[in-house]
Amino acid sequence: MNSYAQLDRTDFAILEILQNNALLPNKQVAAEVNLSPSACHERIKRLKDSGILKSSHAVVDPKAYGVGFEAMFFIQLDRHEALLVEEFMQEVVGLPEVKSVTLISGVYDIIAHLRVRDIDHLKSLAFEKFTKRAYITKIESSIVYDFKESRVQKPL
Amino acid sequence: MNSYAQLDRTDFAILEILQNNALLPNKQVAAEVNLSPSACHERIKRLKDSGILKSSHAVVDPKAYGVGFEAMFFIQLDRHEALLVEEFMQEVVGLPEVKSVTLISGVYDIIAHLRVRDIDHLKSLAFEKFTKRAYITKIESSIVYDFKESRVQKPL
DNA sequence: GTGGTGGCAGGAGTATATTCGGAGAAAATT
DNA sequence: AATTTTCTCCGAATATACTCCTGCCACCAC
Repeated sequence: MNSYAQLDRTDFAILEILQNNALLPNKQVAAEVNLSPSACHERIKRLKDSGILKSSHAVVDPKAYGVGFEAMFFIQLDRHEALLVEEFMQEVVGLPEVKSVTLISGVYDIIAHLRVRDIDHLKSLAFEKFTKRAYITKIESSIVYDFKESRVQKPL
Repeated sequence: MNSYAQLDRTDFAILEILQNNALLPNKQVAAEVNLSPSACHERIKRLKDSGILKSSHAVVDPKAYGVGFEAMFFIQLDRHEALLVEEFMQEVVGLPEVKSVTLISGVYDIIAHLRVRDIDHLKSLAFEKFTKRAYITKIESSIVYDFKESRVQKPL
């Protein structure tokens, strides 16, 4: 619940380790931060209970799912009602091709990051799942040549 | 190494479970896909060895790191030499504020997804870490109002 | 049929995770 | 300064999971 308990150097070290490798045995985590396994376990449990450690996810090779390349849609809407936008985003992020949806300020309203098999797939996605919606006024597509992601949050 | 061994329904079920929760004990995964723990363990090992299951990462609450909001930079470069771009992306994704960098086709060349403390932080990031570079001709900033991400790859 | 292969279940042994109680240090209170 | 409270740690005991091995069955090729 409350994310604002003060974290010390050891907590941040644990968080960094688990962001890099969620499967590292507690015993080894403990060794890396110079704690006994039980003390380390208590800290991790506390971090989970307080909501700071939210979840852990395995990453798979998209190729195993037939993903050929990634793309982005830059979308403009004609209305900006909060409810409509929220519903649209939730719906879209549920599509198997959608990796993320971002609502932003500026010329474009929404950016969708996509994973598709091929060009035909991208085309049908654009026309059948997106353009169809009345409140979308414009979609621009871009091909993703490269995507680098940092999976660990470092202190700012 | 080779990601192209054919996966059956059970493999995909395992992958989906672990993408949703990398920490689920093997025993429970096995129960969910109707396998014995040993058989399930063998499959997971095979998926790891073949490179399909790449890694697992814990997700933390950015607030614990003092993140106030997210933003995006839309960046234009004056040159597009592969080496320069690659170096730039690697350098940038190493910054603690950068969540991802995307190289795309279209008007903008690169999109950087950022996490910052506040406006001053965003400003100094833009001017000191980005604009300084000679080969960057233009940066547009957008504020991220909402970001939804799917952490499980579903069959296309 | 026969031999070979691959995936599965089950069990034994080992390693790890989890829980609990108590010790010790630091901070707060009197 | 002494006492109380709080907090975090460690170590031992228990529970649980992992790992490896064996044998079984089904499928395929010959």
